[in-house]
Amino acid sequence: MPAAAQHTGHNHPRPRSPAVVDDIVAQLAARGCRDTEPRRLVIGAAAAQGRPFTAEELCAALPCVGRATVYRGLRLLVDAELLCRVLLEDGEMRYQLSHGGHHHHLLCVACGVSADLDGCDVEGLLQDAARTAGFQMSGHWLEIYGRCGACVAI
Amino acid sequence: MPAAAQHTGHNHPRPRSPAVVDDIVAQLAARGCRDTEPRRLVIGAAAAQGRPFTAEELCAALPCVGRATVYRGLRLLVDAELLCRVLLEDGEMRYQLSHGGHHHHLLCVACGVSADLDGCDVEGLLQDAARTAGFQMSGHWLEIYGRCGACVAI
DNA sequence: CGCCTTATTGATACTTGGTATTGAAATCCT
DNA sequence: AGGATTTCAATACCAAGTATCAATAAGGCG
Repeated sequence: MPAAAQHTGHNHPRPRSPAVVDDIVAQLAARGCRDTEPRRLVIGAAAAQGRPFTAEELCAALPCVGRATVYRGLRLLVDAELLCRVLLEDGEMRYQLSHGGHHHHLLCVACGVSADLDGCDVEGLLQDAARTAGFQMSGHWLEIYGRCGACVAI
Repeated sequence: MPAAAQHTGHNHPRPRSPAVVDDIVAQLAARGCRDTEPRRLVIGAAAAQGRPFTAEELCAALPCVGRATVYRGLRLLVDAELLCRVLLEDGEMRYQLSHGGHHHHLLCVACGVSADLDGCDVEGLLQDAARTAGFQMSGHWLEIYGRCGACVAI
């Protein structure tokens, strides 16, 4: 069986990739983007990453897809807010599939995994602090670094 | 009067650049770094920027200093924690001279100026939110975007 | 004060990450 | 099925940053 056997039919065997890919392809279609094989491969590979990844990593994981196609696919996903950028502590920028909506990342410095943090009202606090400084806040960027539960246990 | 008249004597005329440069050079000297003319030029140019800048902008502002020297100088300052990285909303990374110590930036999306925000206890809030998610926080990165007082007034 | 060790410089070549171009192929609509 | 249009892939290209290395300059020490 070839490595990239992405059967599009039933969704029994693997609840992961295929369903997610179909979903994202559908959302892109709603934006007028076509459903193509290379694009599905890019999305599938992005979904298969267990942690934030770089564009080059995806290129390496998809030797059968052109570099430019990978980059275009990622940009498309970022524009559609289905892929979010993740800033590592050393300034490196990576990507991570997202369910959309504003949220922050809990980035494990040990294993590299990213978890989403929602239900945190930093907004309000920052809003107040900024206003006190005579600043009208319109947005922010926040990443949190540390050790995830699994890595703390070790 | 030539543009780069950096008299090192009295500190009456311009309280800005020269004193700052001397101070930084002294701090670098404490780390075993030599006091050289190109390095002073890099520091002076960095201090003269009114807003976060890129390495290339400094290179352009210092045609008499080699590219590599500018990059080396910036890295030195970052290592000494005298220069901090500033992340713009679109993901671009810039630099900004810093007084050291942990702080966050209020970045004006209109004029590009950066102000420091201190006296804000996001730390505690984030610490709690992270702990609730079973995460042991060790650090964070936060940038705040909006309009500075001057730009709001306009 | 001048020599000697060593850090530093700058020109250039190189690496890396990402974008523009362009002919060819695939997709969707009817 | 036909045909306009998107999308693809290969390549060339560009920008940002780093490595190399001979020449130079700082600063310590006799």
